[in-house]
Parts: sequence; structure tokens; C-alpha cells
Amino acid sequence: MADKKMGITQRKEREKEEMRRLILAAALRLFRERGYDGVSIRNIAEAIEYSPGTLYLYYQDKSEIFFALQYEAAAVKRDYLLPVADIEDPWERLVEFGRRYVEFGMKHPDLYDLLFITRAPMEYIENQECWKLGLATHSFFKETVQACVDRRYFKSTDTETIAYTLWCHAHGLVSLFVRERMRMYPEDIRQELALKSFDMIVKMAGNL
Amino acid sequence: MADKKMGITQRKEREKEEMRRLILAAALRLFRERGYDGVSIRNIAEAIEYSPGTLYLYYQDKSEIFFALQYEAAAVKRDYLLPVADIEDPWERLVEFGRRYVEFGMKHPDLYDLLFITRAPMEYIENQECWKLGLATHSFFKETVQACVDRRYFKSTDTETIAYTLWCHAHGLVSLFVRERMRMYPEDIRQELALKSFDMIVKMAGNL
DNA sequence: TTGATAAATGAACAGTGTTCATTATTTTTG
DNA sequence: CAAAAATAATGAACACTGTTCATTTATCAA
Repeated sequence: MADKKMGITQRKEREKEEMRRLILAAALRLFRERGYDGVSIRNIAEAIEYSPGTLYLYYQDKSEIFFALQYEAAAVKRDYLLPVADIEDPWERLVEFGRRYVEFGMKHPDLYDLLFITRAPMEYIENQECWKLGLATHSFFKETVQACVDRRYFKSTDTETIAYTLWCHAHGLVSLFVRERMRMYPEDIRQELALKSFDMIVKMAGNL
Repeated sequence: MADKKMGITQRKEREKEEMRRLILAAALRLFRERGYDGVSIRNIAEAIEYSPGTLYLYYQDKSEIFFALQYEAAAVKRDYLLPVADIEDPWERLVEFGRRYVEFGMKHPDLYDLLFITRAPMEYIENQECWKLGLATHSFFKETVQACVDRRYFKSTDTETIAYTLWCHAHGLVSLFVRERMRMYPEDIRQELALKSFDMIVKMAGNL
């Protein structure tokens, strides 16, 4: 009797999880197309053919759906960056980390936006799992910079400032792109310009 | 008779202008506090003690109020940067331009947000006066970089990429700050870190 | 003072996030 | 298997949103 109950509980839990994934998938697709504010709970409900009220049985409110997506984005980003951990040489690791960071932003502008640009209730974000994930990635980045400092790849030994400076450039690069502030450059050279700029900062970094 | 009528027309025009300024001032204050989406037309109307419908006699819709504010922001930024035009030496001019750009972003995060981060209907923005103003400033920036290139202040001669790279860093610096993505650094060192990073990029730039 | 013109109003429309009593379904019990 | 209990889904309702427009109010010219 108890084990039968367990089986059902498990199935229920699985169904609940499936429902959550259904909601999230629809939400991501809609957010992608129309942005966070352009999408209503009713829109999402309609997309999955449920009533609006049902969504509130799986997520407390709209922002919780947002947070769930933000976590997914952080996971995708981590997976995108993870392979560089295998690169032994810290300098090569750092360059590849940067290259992949920018590539992630270019390929998934909606996810990048979710993670680094969208104005969410940031008072709460620190308590989210997502934040921990992001922090871990940031720590890995700083450790790589530290390893470069230890091997005298830079002139400066101020790891914190070096890491931050590199991050600033990469974030600026991606976010100008994502938020369409490069319209003064013809569309076909934007991507190229971004790549050239990345190469430039890499060369510069040797003189940091 | 005609001149009397003219006087009245002028006064009317002036009053209309005053009303616009009243709306804009209230809107900016509210946007500052609660963000674009957090403020309703009714909120603005209430703040200036008029009915919601009245605002539509002065602005076509909510986004036009946004555009008007964006223009104001562009004007403030231009005035903030203008004094550097007097600096003869292009390198000094460039550094001071960057310093002021960052300072502007830090002092007026709401205006910076309006100009470079907020998702506005960007399809229309190019037709706005604001865009022209921004373009002019960007051109001035690129000309200064060009002047530095001409005087061999950089190793590279790729003016476009150099300008873009510097802009990326400055924008990244400010926007991480403005959108609160520096929470992993203790609050009291954030500003300091930003300044250190700016100094670092200045030193680096000599090796661009 | 009256008639014309302009300005301000606020009710109304279709949308939003969210709640909750009601209904439908599924699971457990007798 | 039928009845009871538990769970899930619903959609109407509430207070909000941007926007429009017939109506009212205020200003101005004759």
C-alpha cells in the first residue's frame, strides 16, 4: 500500500515537472519573440491550452517563471563555458573563455539579456539558485586570471581589476549588440567589428 | 489685431511648452523611481494633477514621452561631454572624453539607461532627433580617435576597431553598474573598481 | 453678453497580473 | 464497484494598464 502510494506520488511529481517544463518552454518561446513585458500570463496559458489560473498552481507569479528561465539560461551558459576547464595553459584558457562568453551572447541574445541586462527584481535574485551558478562561473573566471597573474602573463598583478576590465569589455561588446546600439555601423560589419575588437583586446591584454 | 492675435498664439505656444515640461519632469522623476514599465499614464497625470486624457493632448502616446526624455538625456550627455572639444591634444581629449562618459553614466544612471540600455521601439528611434544628437557625439569620438591614430598614439591604425573597443569597455563598465550586475563585489569597492579599470584601460590603450 | 474655439475631463474599451469559489477529475476508502 | 476524499483545473472577478472620445468646462473674439 505504502509502495503503491509512493509510485503514484512519484508519477505526480513527474507530471508536475512536465507541466513546469511545458510552461517554461512556451514562456521562453514567447519571451524570445515579444520580450518579458510583451507576454502575458494569458498568452502563455493560451499557448499550452490551459486556463490562466492553472499557471499559478505551478509558479507563484510571473516573475518566478522569469527566474526559472534565468536559471536555465545560466545552466546553458555554464555548459557553454565548461569545456574550457580542460585547457591547461591559463592564458589559452582565458582567451577561449572570453571567446566562448562572447559567442554565447551572440548566439543566445535572449538568454544573455535574461542574465545580464533585463531589469528583474534584483533584490531577490541573490537568493536564487541562478545567482549561485553565476557566481561559480565568475569565480572560475577570476581563478583563471589569477593563474595568468601567477605566471606573469600580465604586467599588473591586480587580479581583481584585470578580471573586471576584461569582463567590462566582453559585456559591453555583447550588450551593445543585444540591445541594438550599433545601428551606426552597417549591419553586415557589426559582427566582424565585434570579432576584431575581441582580437584587439586579446592582444592588448598582454600589456595589461 | 493681427499682432494681438500673434501675441496670444505665442503665449499659447509657451503655455503648451510649459505643460510639456511639466509632464516630462514628472515622468522623469517617476521613471527614475520605478522604471518605464512601473509608471502608468495615470500615475503621471496624478502627479501633475491632471486627468489621464489630458496627457494625450501633448503627447501622442506613452512612448513619445519616453522619446522626449531620451532626447533630453542625449542633450545632457552632450553638454557633459562638450567641454572636452577645447582640449587640443587628441590623446588628452580622448582620455577626458572617456572619463566624462563614465562619469555621466555613474551620475545619471537613469539617463544612461534611457540612452543605451532600455528596450525602446528601436525601429523608430532612428527617425528621432535624439538619434542625430547621439550620432554627432559618436562621430566626434571617432574623429578624436582618428586624430590619435594620425599622431601614432596607437600601434594599430584601425580607427574603427579602436574606437569600438574603447566604447565597449566604457559601456560595459557603466552598464554593469547601472543594471546592478556587480553584486559579487562589496558595495563600497564597486566605484573604486570601476575607476581602477578605467585607469587600466587608459594605460592599455597606449599599446592598442 | 453671446457664439465660437480650445482645453480638460472621465467614462468606456480591451488589455494586464492575480485570486478564489466553483467544477471536474483522479485517487483512496469502505 | 460505489462513495468519499483529495487533487487539479477552471473562469469569473478585482484592481490595474494604455488609449479614445463624447461631453463638459474654460477661454477668447465679436
